[in-house]
Amino acid sequence: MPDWQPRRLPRQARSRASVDAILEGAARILERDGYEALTTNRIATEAGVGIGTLYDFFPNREAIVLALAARRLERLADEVQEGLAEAGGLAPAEALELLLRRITRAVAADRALYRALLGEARFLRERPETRRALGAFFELGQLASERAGDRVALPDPHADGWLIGRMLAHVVLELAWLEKGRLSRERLTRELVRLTFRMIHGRDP
Amino acid sequence: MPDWQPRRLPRQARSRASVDAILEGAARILERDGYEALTTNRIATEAGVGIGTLYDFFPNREAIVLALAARRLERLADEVQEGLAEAGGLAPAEALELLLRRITRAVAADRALYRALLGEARFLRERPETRRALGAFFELGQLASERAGDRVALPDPHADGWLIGRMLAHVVLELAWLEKGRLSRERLTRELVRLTFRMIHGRDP
Amino acid sequence: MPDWQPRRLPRQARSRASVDAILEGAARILERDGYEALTTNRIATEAGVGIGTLYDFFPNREAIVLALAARRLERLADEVQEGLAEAGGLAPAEALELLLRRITRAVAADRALYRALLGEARFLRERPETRRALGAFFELGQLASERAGDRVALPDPHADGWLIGRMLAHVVLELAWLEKGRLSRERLTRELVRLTFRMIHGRDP
Amino acid sequence: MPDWQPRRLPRQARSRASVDAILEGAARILERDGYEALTTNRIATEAGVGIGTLYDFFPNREAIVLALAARRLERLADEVQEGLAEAGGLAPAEALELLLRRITRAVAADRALYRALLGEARFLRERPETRRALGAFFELGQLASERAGDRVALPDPHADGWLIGRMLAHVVLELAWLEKGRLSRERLTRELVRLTFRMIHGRDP
DNA sequence: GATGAATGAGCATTCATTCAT
DNA sequence: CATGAATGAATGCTCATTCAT
Repeated sequence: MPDWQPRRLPRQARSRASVDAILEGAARILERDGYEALTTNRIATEAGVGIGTLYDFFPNREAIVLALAARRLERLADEVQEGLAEAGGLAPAEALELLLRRITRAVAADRALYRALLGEARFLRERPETRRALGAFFELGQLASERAGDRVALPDPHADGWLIGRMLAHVVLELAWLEKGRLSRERLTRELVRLTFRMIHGRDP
Repeated sequence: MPDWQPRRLPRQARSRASVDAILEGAARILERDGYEALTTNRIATEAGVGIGTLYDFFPNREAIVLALAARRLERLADEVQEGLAEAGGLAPAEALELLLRRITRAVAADRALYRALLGEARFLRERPETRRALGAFFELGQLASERAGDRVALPDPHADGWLIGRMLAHVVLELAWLEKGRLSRERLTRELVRLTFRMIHGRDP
Repeated sequence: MPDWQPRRLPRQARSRASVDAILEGAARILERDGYEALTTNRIATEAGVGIGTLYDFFPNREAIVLALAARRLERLADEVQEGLAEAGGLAPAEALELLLRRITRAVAADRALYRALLGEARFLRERPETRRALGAFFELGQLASERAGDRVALPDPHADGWLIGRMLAHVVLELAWLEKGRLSRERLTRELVRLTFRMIHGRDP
Repeated sequence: MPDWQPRRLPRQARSRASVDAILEGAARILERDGYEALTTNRIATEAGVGIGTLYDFFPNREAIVLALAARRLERLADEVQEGLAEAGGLAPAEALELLLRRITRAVAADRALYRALLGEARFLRERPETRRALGAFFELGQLASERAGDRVALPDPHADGWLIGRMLAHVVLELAWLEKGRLSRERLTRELVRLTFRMIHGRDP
């Protein structure tokens, strides 16, 4: 199994700066030109470090993508956590709306990056870290359902949770990717909340 | 902008055979070894034609992938059409189930291909042809909704149709990709029908 | 196990010319600058072919060295064969001298090449083809011994044959490598014959 | 011409310890993984010193190999010296056997090292130090010959000494490298003594 | 219509060496 | 005296594409 761990842990300030420069350089390339353009030499140039330095910290190209994805997904997870805390006392529908809005906004801020990262780097989608991060959506569905304390329980919570989670994950990414068009993100998010509520409760809020 | 149109229209039987061989060879490679393995030389070898012949019909590698995707998506569209005809007299829920089953089955038959095609070939997802084909799901949602002749109309049919379509498209692909696991395709499809019905009608069937 | 077989067999005249150019280019570099300088790109340049062409015929750098060595060792083996035939009716000492002279001359003609090939390309020495070719010297010793039809048989023919073969192989390479100096190749070859005869027969010719 | 002298003479105890660590680290790597694995960074790591320290004492990689070889060959020379002293009163054949055994044993103790050092580091074989050390074998032959005080003098002592020395040097290395096989080192050494005696005296002991 | 030998820009990666600390 | 982060020239190799036959 190839080694995808970072090679050297950046302890000193100088090192941390290099790692940062590399990851942010990679992010810029992904955002600007997509996954195909992400070559190691270009990352080094963009980051303003020598190609050797890059290999001091990462054992191969994949490791860089992985580390970048980890960073961004962590940021996303934080956003969700904050949202959950904030949604504490709200009614189900409002809580759901709050969360979806937060997530959509967070993804939209890095839209080009997510598109490249999740849309093209196939190996990423197969890494446990990524699956876990996307799995947050799954729990999201379940959580909302539980919170609801609803009579009309979902008949098959496991299967339904999986389906709702997957659908939300994908559609939120699509929402974030959406170019400005006839359908405003605003409007779609509002309707998505309604549809999700319908899936969970079998009725309108 | 690069030329992505087929180069020469295959009029004669011999030509058509070559084009066929190329596309089906490409499909076999995708299914067996994924998008990364799809090199032009390998396609030519697999198809049993010279690499030069390949470039007689297609201006570049992308054009081949595009043509293959078009073929398969067309086949999928046919499946949907047939399904719609067949679903003519059925009750809304049953009609929906019939359609989703048909589509899932069709995608599953070519799962490795769809995975490679839609999961990895970025440029494909941005081609109008592909978007249109995936848009079928959008119409699917709308259609079902209209057919239902339901009182509880969707409040924002355009936005709701878009959302439902996207969610169905993605989740059906995921369903088709699903390895055998705890959640059977059977069970998930059943629940997906319920969730979709809930989204459209705001109630259980 | 890596593939060290030629990739494509050169059938057409053009191909054969390319393979020839590559091998002779590699030989020139080895002779001029040694094994370290033998990079794939330099071989291609020296041979006047594109780097891609080189990889059309050989799967990797080692395969080129191997093929070159095979060519040269084959030539050497031919020389030995001819020598053996020619030595048919001669007395043992004269036969031995004839052979050693032939071999020394043949190796000397490609001295720089042999030096690089056998002295530096470690993996070569471990290939069965090479071991077999060098083993010719082993048989040479044994053969001479048998031909002698001598009373004073070697007490441990197997061990003695091995030792004599190894010693001859190495010292003939050294002879061929020898710069012009106080000890002429002529004179050393003459004495080598005497020493070898002594080893085999325990007496002077 | 590049500088192959040590950079700084280690005068203080601390320095000497570093130089020692570097050379013995290099030896361990050669024994364990061969010449290709001997990179400067690995040597530093294995020696437990910083890469900078390594370059404080040696101007380049070659210098390290050279210094290591010098150390080991010196050790070998000592072994020969001791042997010569010890062989003082013995009969020629026994003296020769004693020496060859000593040398073979000494080389065998560091076989992996000698294999890497002499078999792969081309530049080493061209250094005067190395040639001189290997030349010991040359003197060995001459010495034995002189000691023998034999009637049947070698007709061309200079040439014969050179040849015998070269042959012994190479075959002893081969003997030391020999994997356990059908031909035991024991047996081969015994026969080598006989063959050498034959070369020198033209008769069996 | 068809072929396949040939091309070379470009890729991921290594490693001897320097130099600011 | 010692360090190790940083460097970048150089390597082996791939693959989309061309063009003479």
